[in-house]
Amino acid sequence: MAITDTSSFVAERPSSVPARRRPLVLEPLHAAQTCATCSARATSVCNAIEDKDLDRLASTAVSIIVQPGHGFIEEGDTAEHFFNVTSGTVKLFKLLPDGRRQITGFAGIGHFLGLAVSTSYSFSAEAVDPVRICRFSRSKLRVLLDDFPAMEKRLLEVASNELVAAQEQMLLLGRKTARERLASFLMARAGMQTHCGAETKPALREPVSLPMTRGDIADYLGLTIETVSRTLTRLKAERLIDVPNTTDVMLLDPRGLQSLATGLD
Amino acid sequence: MAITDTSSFVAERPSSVPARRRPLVLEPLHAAQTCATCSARATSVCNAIEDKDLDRLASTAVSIIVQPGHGFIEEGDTAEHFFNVTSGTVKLFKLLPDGRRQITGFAGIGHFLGLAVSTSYSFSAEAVDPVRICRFSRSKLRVLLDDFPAMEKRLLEVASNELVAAQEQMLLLGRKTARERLASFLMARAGMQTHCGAETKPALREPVSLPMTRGDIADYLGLTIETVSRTLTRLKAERLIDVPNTTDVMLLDPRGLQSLATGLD
DNA sequence: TGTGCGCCTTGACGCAGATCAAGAGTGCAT
DNA sequence: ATGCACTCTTGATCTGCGTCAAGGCGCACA
Repeated sequence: MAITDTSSFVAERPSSVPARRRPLVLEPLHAAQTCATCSARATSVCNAIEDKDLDRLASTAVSIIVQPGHGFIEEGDTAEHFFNVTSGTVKLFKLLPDGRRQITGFAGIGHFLGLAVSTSYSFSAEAVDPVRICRFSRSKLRVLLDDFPAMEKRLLEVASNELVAAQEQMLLLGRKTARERLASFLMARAGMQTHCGAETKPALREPVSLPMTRGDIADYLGLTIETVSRTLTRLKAERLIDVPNTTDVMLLDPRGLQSLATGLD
Repeated sequence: MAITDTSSFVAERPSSVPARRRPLVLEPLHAAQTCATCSARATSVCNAIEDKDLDRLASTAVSIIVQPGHGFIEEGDTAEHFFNVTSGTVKLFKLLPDGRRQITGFAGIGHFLGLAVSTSYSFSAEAVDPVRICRFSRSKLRVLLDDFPAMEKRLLEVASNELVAAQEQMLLLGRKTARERLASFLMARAGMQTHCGAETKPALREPVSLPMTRGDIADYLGLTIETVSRTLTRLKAERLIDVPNTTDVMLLDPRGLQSLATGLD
């Protein structure tokens, strides 16, 4: 039940060039915490494990906090752990040698990371805002999976869903215009918030929250910072959205945004 | 052992606008054929099933031939089947309402299709050249999976690998130049041929085979036909490749292509 | 209450790749 | 062998987005 495996951590450098050296180190959490009370359980793969077996799951997990701008998965490193995001937002990305970056996804609460068959990670991961993650050793989880085939099934479901999302993103990156990309992004975020978030209300007068920077959005959508910024101001001028501040966007015309996102117009 | 489930088929229209109405219909194969002799077994998920259990697998499968330009999965249709490519090449794609197309992948021998949790397909599939596929009913396969957890594990492996490939493709679509995209494509094709094909030889004086059209390549790489063509002639002029004919490419300088593909230069 | 540092926005300009247009193979059917 | 249909190549021109540059805003820290 108690958290074990409190092995030491190496501090990761923020990916943004040698800058922003915030609090700096990952902090293993020793506080008493169980999978039973985990805020992410409802939406994560862990919901495949029944209550009575949760102790075994908890005994393989370590809870960790990562500060904004700090990475905890480095592409190419040997993959020794799986991760489960329990709060906050993580950006997943790949880099080219000259620094060009593609963010392949933003992982929020309940997201499972590290699903590679390979022995090394195929992407890097970095906290967007203060993030709490749950870490499993690969070898331990593999044993656990043999005992809980339901969890393996859940993992296949998760992987399949991510594959669908990845294909949608390929369509966006390969064939959509900048406006369509932004509209798609905003609508996807809105959908995510209503489905996974605390909110389950129908009408969303709630703003869409964008914890990541314009640079992150640009690298996710295959654009530049400037184009993201210009496109947002244009969507605002067209009364499709309002941008009260950098991190919030109100969807004034969801219908219009949706048809933009799907390539109509 | 014999093939069952020879239910009737609806002819699919080629996705290229109302043109090219070749032989037209899918042909269920009634010929005696077993999973044991399947040419794709070595590379497909089916290798998770032991010889003694192959009869059960075969009894849920139907072998089908699809002619070039004909589709057998339509995005949005209810997903009743899984497919396994046993020969030929299939293109997987998504469309925008105005006809813009993104090919999300080319599936060759051993590839497994239809891994969606959803009740409907999230992409369309169409034969590039004459294709032989093996069809499973979803419901039957699900039952079978419960009896063969090894196959479920293989599926998770496959899905994970595809996820890695999808992320690599996002990097390509979002951040690489036209030359880098073509170089990446050619190197990936070459690697695929040596790994999955009959060839296992070290040096590849063998040409890279491109069964798909320039239009398909363009829609896969997020470019236009013209840019694909121009870029290939430029790579040829730079002595990186030779293009003896439309469907073959010789890699004259694999090293150079590789560094181009990875963004060096 | 400054002032320094990220981050964001906005403008001017440039370019990679798209679009438009015109042939040049190539293969099949008659 | 002729014509048609299709794909591919090549050239000329256009343009959406990238690049370069300047300035504003908010926030942390002195």
